[in-house]
Parts: sequence; structure tokens; C-alpha cells
Amino acid sequence: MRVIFMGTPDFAVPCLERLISDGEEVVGVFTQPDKPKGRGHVMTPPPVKELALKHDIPVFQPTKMKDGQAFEIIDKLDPELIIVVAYGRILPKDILERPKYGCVNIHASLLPKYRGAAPIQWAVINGEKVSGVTSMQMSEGLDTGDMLIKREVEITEEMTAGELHDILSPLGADVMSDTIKEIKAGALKPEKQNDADSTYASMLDKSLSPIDWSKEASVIHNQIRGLSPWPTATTTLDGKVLKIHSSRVSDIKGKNPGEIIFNDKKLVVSCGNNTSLEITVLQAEGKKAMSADRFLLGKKIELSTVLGK
RNA sequence: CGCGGAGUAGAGCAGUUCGGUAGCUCGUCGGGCUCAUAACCCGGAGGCCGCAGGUUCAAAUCCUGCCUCCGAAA
Repeated sequence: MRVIFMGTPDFAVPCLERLISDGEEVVGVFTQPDKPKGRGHVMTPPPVKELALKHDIPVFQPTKMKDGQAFEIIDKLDPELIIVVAYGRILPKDILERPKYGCVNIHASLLPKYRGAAPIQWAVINGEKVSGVTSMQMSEGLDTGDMLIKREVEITEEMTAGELHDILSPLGADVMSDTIKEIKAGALKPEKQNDADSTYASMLDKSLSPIDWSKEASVIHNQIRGLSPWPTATTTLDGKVLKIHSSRVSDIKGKNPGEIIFNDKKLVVSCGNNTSLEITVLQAEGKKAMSADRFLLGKKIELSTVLGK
């Protein structure tokens, strides 16, 4: 089948790989423009672009989708189907309707929950026990299209958003592959989303990072793993920012929120409602991430020190 | 030329301001104590102080260049 692939970050890479290995005719790849990245602000192509170039697939990186130029390109490529995975752009109606089989999106949540930009992270932050991948027939709204295939995975207590990402990303490729098979077979039964049940997962930013130690330990734990590896939960110690990468709910009885109540090989912090949280992996300014016991070897933290102030 | 921080024993750090014998915590190895231990006591090994050059009687420390890592930028 003649397919155009649209996607940008790592999450989308397994899908493009699968399209290629499934033998689909990928006639073009759309991805976000290169951006300055890393130290020295080196212009870096998105992961999807690198893969596409490796396979000599034409790459397009328009800055606008609505000015008609994108449509023109797509019209010439004459695709039967467009697959969209974490592309990061809204497609106008004329593009959505151009391919014979329309546009299919692979979304990293169980729709209609967690529509939007950061479904994986918000599922973890909210302490969900399950997540998954949904493929849908795209419509004009944001992630509102009819659902085609849905697959679930469990979110465990200690799982981070990064780990869930790495599970859902290849699962997305499976769902995509199956969806295309069924399109060919004409076997799909699109299911409408119940808008009343929908929730929206907005883009993450650093304003979500600071930890409020007066919240319960489990809530903070979810925040920490949901914001890992980016933008990461943070607190402060001696006026310096500490990134908290990983934690565990402790059964020690908490006292004043933010207070260190255990500093021997383990680092345990009081949280709200007499709960407490063990910090297991953290990162000081200018340093690499390290386990709490190693951090304590070089930095003595007195009991009753209060974090976040 | 984008900006900020950092490289010292296997790990995490101090020492650098003001040049003068390489330190701490932990690990590791050996011994001791103990019913026993991840606990406690004694002892040992382990370092081109990121690399290269310069200044100096003398450089981890001051100067110059380079390398690597982290942050910032989503």
C-alpha cells in the first residue's frame, strides 16, 4: 500500500520501521523541522528523519500544514493511507480526506482518556494502573477520531514514564501493523469515542517539576516517576536544585513535610498526612544522577534538614 | 566563537581563594570481637589530582590550549 508516514520523536520510530519491514510502500515521510539541540546548539534532525534517510525515503519538514503547500506535496505523492504517530501538528481537513483510507493515528493511551500531547506521562502522574495504545481514524478534533484497535498494558507501581514509553512504543508498531492489515481486509469496526469520558493530557513543562512535600507520599511518588526522565521532579537543598529521578513510598511515619527523617544509607523525606518517601535516585547540580546512598557518602545531610525551602 | 557547572583511589566527595608530604566517607583485602551480622575495633592495598604545554626551587592549586561529563534549550 502507498503510505505517507508522519512522526517526529523516538516514540514514532518503531512504527516507521514496521511499515518498512512489513513491505509497505512508504512514499514519503513528514517530520518536524530540525532543531538546535545539545551543547553548542547543533542542528539535529528528529529521529524519524534519520531513519527515513537511511532508507532513502523522501523527507518533508514543512513549518505549516495549512498553507496548501503540504497538501500539494501529499497530493503528488498520492498516498492510499497516511499514518500519523506523534507528529506534533494538526492536519487540516483537506489532508485528512485526501488518501483513500484517510489518516490513521497511533496514540499512546486508552482513548478517550488522555487525548493530547503527553498521554504516557499523565497516566503515570495520575497513578493509573493501566494504559495502552489506540489506533484511530483521524478527524478534525484533537485525538477525537473513531477508535480502530486498542491494546492495554499494566502500569506497575515503580514504572516510570520513560519505561512505559519504551513499552508502548513497540506496542504502537504492533497496533499500527494490525490496523493496516484490517484496513486491507476491510474488517475494521470503527468505534466512536465517548466524549463525556475524555480527558486531556497537556504538554509537560518544568513548572510541574517542584515537589510539594505536603502532598501524600504516593502522590509525590507518581509525580516523580511520571516526570522521569523529563522534565524530572525537583526539590531544593541548601538553595540548590536537586532532581529526583526515582523514589519509593516508605512505611516510616512522617513528620513535617520536607523534613529528612532518615539519612543513613537511605534518604527518607516526610510528606503530608504523616506519610514518607524514600528518595532512591537523585541528581545534584552539575552532577550525574546517582543513588541516594552514594549521594550521602559525599554530602552529609543532617536529620531535620528540610527540603524545598 | 552561544550560556553555566564539573573532572582528585573502585564509588561519592573535600582540598584549589593565599603554590610547600594526597585527605574524608564508603567499598575492597587481612586480622580481631561476637551465638551471629550489612554492627563494632585494628591494620593494609589501591592516585601520572582528565590530557598537553607554560610559570616556579616547588603546581591538584597559578597561566594557555584541548578532551570528556552534567545542566540549560522541548
